[in-house]
Parts: sequence; C-alpha cells; structure tokens
Amino acid sequence: MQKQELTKEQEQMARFAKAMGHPIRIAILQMLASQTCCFHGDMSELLPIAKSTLSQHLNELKDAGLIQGEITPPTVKYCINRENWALIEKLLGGFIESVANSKGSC
Amino acid sequence: MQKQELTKEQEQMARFAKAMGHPIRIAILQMLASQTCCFHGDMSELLPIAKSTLSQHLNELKDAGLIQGEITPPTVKYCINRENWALIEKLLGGFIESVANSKGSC
DNA sequence: TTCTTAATTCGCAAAATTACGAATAATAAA
DNA sequence: TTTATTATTCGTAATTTTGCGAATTAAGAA
Repeated sequence: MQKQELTKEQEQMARFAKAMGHPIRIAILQMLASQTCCFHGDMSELLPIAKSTLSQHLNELKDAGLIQGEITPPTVKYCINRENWALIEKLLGGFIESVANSKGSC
Repeated sequence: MQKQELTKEQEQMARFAKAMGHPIRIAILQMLASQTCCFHGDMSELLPIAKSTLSQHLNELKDAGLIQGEITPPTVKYCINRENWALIEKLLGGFIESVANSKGSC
C-alpha cells in the first residue's frame, strides 16, 4: 500500500483548527461574534495580554482567514470573515460531526 | 472595565482545536472514524511520516482526549474517544456554528 | 533462552509559537 | 508643525512543536 499524500482539505482543516487552538483566540472570536466589541483597543482592555501580543493573535486569525480587519483611523475594526466561516462550518464542523457520529469501534 | 479571565471552557475548546491543528492528526482521526484501520502499524504504512513521529502525534491526540489506545500485543489498537467527541461536538461544533451564524458585522 | 515483531522512548536539531516592552508608523487634533 | 492617540512592527527570550533515526521495551514464537 502506498503512502498517502495529505489532501488540501486536510491541510485547510488543520489550518483553521490550529488558528482556533489558543484560548485567547477563542475569546477574540467570541467577542467578535457577539459583537461585544470589535476594536483592538477594546479587546486589549478585556484580554489579559499585552497589546503587542494581541496584535500577533489578531494577525494569525487574519492570516488563517478567520477574521478581517478594517482601518478606520485612529482605530482598527475587526470582524468575522463570514465567507470563510461558511467554509469552516462545512469542513471543520462537518468533520467534527462525522467523527462524533462514526461507528468505528475497536 | 476589568481584564477577563479565560474560562475553563475556552481553555478546553482551544485544547481540542489545537490537537486537530495538524494535517497528519486530521488524517489519523479520519482513518479511525472511517475504521479503515486502527493499528499503529497500518497507519504508519499509509502516512508520510516516520513511526516515531506517528507515535508522538498519537500521544498528543490521546493526551487531549480525542482518541484511546488499547494494547493487544504485539500491536496497539487505537480508536476514537467517543465520550469526549460528544463534548467536542457540543463545545467546538457549537462554537463554530454560533460564530458562523452570528450577525455581528462591523 | 533467543529471536522476531511492534511500538514507544530517547537524544537531538530545526523551526514555530508565545510573550513582552520599546520603538515606530499613521492619522487626527491642537 | 507639534502633539496625542492607536495599532503595528522590532528585538529579544523562553518554550513548544515537529521530525528523524537509534536504542529500548514488551510480548509471543521458536
């Protein structure tokens, strides 16, 4: 049997999951989804990390496609990347469900 | 406004997501769910990594509670941790859905 | 006991992640 | 132009992750 190549879909799912793989980033996403606040400054007041660290986390979420940022000087407004969350729901949500509902047992 | 503490739930979600944050581990979970194979040896023949690296990934999945291992010498049988996947579906699946369906927009 | 098979652990190296404060941009207001 | 505000980038450090091959463990078979 041949070695499997990893598929683009597997890579994409892992990328999304990895971006969610930090409690601060979960908290950020929850804030953005609940619309409690959207500004870097507001979030930095709520989260127990330095502003510069927050910027890094926001950047990772942006790079992975989970959020979008819009500059409205002197602040920056962040929001959920809705287009990609449809894909995340399909890929990662579908994956979680399919594993949870699978019958394979050893 | 006070600094938020991260909740246990946020920590748990991040832990689960992080464990899924690698394409090899996604592939492992898919194999186990589809019951294509459950043995370390079988998986090491399919996946493009060394056996020792596979062991590390399996260990991380086990530590995070996503899979279980059972020793049946001279092989080891792995399978989905069904109990925890119910929680994963609720926490992480629920989270993904709630973000995807949220209305917050900036 | 010795040999074989299967999987893990060890030892190491390279790369990525996480975090902070200081320095830097970039814009609006004075 | 100078000042104030906001967010990012830079420089640095500590830790974690990822990966490999060699060595080790563990059990059954010869």
